[in-house]
Amino acid sequence: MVSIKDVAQLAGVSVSTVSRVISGKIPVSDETATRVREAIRELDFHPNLLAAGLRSKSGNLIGLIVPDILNESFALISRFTEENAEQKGFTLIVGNTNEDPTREERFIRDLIRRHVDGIILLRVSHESRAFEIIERSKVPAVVVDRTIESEEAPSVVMDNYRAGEMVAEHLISLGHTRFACVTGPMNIAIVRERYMGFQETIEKNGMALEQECVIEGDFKYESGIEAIRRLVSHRERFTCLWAHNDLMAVGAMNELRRRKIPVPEAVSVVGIDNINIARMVTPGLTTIAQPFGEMCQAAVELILRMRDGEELRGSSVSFQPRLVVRETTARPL
Amino acid sequence: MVSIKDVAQLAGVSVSTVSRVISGKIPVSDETATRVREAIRELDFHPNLLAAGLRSKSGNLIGLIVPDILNESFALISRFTEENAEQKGFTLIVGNTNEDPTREERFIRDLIRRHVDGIILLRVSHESRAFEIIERSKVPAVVVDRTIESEEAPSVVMDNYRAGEMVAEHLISLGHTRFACVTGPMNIAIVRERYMGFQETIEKNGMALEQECVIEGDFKYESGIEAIRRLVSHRERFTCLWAHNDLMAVGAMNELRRRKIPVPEAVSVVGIDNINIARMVTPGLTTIAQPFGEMCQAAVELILRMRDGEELRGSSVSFQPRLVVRETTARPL
DNA sequence: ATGAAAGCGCTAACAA
DNA sequence: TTGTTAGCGCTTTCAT
Repeated sequence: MVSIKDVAQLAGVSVSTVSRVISGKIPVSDETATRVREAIRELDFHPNLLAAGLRSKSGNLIGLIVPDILNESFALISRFTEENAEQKGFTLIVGNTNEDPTREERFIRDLIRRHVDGIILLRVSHESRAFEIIERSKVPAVVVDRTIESEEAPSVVMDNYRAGEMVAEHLISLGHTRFACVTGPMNIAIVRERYMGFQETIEKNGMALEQECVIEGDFKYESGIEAIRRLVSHRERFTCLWAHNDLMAVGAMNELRRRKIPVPEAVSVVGIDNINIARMVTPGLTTIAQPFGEMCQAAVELILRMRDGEELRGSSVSFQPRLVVRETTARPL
Repeated sequence: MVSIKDVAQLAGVSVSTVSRVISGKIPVSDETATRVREAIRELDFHPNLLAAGLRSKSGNLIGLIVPDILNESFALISRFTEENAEQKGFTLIVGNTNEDPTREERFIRDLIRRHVDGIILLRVSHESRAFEIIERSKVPAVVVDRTIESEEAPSVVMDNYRAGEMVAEHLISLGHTRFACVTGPMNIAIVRERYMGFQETIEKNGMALEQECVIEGDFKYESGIEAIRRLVSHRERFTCLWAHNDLMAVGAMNELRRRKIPVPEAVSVVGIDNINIARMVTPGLTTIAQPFGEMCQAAVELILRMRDGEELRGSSVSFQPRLVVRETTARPL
């Protein structure tokens, strides 16, 4: 392995000069800089990141903790985050916890042991011990897709209340009067916000979201199926349904079809996420798209600002949802 | 940050003794070992991985290079690989290239600069410069999901010829005689093998796979749609179709439905991959499942064996496909 | 079985 | 602007 010493020797300078040329932050005469760069090129030198990180206390690393990489939304977020991190010169390590707190802790500890420059946490639960560990290490942390309810870290979210509003407005504008909803787990703040936006908009328009028509799901495909089973077997009357993600929406659609209840003729269905499946099912699913690209960019920028000493805890960046109308929503019969 | 020095001091031993206790590979008296472990626990000490890696030349790291993390199969592979790596005490870094050779090179280089212990490459193209770089660095490398055609690295694959055979056998056993196929890009070896297994089995049974009924796709959803458009507009006659992945199979199903051609009554459809969408579409997609869990385990084990000095280039580990019968295959009318 | 000491490859403080 | 030097926190000889 060629080291900075070899470069210094070939260029006829000291190792610190080479280091200065590489970092670009300390003035070096044009002439020597050129000679050094020449030597770097010639030897195909790439600085050892372990040595650099050990000394500078920066691993050139950003960590992303996700609950489930098989979830397409999280895969998308990890892709966007990586692209933003790389653009700023950082490598991204993605830790897939599978919702296991032990794994979560292990990942965070591993990152700290590699001198990570910042950690982005995706939708961590409020029971998570993550912040205790992070706090002690003084590593900057940002939470994405979880509404801030504490002073632990700055957060980046979509305006989930507004998403609920938009769905309700869309359905109301089509003439619907009987609403149903499959929510995510109600102990998650963003779920409650989605629900509130939906419900309050319906009420603001002089109608009601009947409690019997609200089913708590778990974001999984099967829970969309189960929701329809319960709604239908209880003979609830509804002409439209909002599921708190696309997976449950597709589950609901399939169960409706199985029961010969046509979508959207008898029941309109709306999801949220705009994953690929949404355009692959027939009819195409009307849904809410989250601006993940901007959210990930914001998250990386927050990390970097914190690293530079800014105190950002308690702050929160919010982005607007976007309604994607496809074929599962129509006027009620 | 607490360091090995603090532990040594508290336990009343030298740093080398602490290091020995941690590694567990060098004999230490039970008594001192206990004292050291006590101190480690008390101080909540976690060794700095940059320092350890710099000295020992092992970053405790395995790298995985994937073409597209949004592809559910690759997300699954990254999850399995991570689980196997962690079980062996390694952290996994996933590099998502988006099929961009520049990004691929950047990731590999970054891994090497972190003293990576091995690199697993997923379905790299034969034009890739990856191996040149890896070769020079002497880092163990394994290729997954690409048939070996060179002596660059050992490979782990599913038996793709057998997959083609299994699909053909299934369709033939149902009584089909007119076959169609949407392949992946023919410059990929595994695609040609799938095709050969399919075609030769059909011929072995006294029938033919007409060239007009074979469409080259690109593994994307849209290319399944396009394949049906071409087959139907050319008035090809076929009662069943095999797509070289589930995404194209679903695209084909949707286009068939749009044209009022019932699946499986008029046309049976088979995919390959067994991604989640396969069970979410209606009717459920019959497909081939790849044993990703075992494949990832094999890949990690190969990496570790190479690291321990075994020469494995040219070798190849192969796994058997599994047919998952759902509702898109039936007897022809 | 244990300790002392060198050194992995870099950065940063200090000197010139 | 440049060079010299210390040292980041570990592992690994080499002694004992």
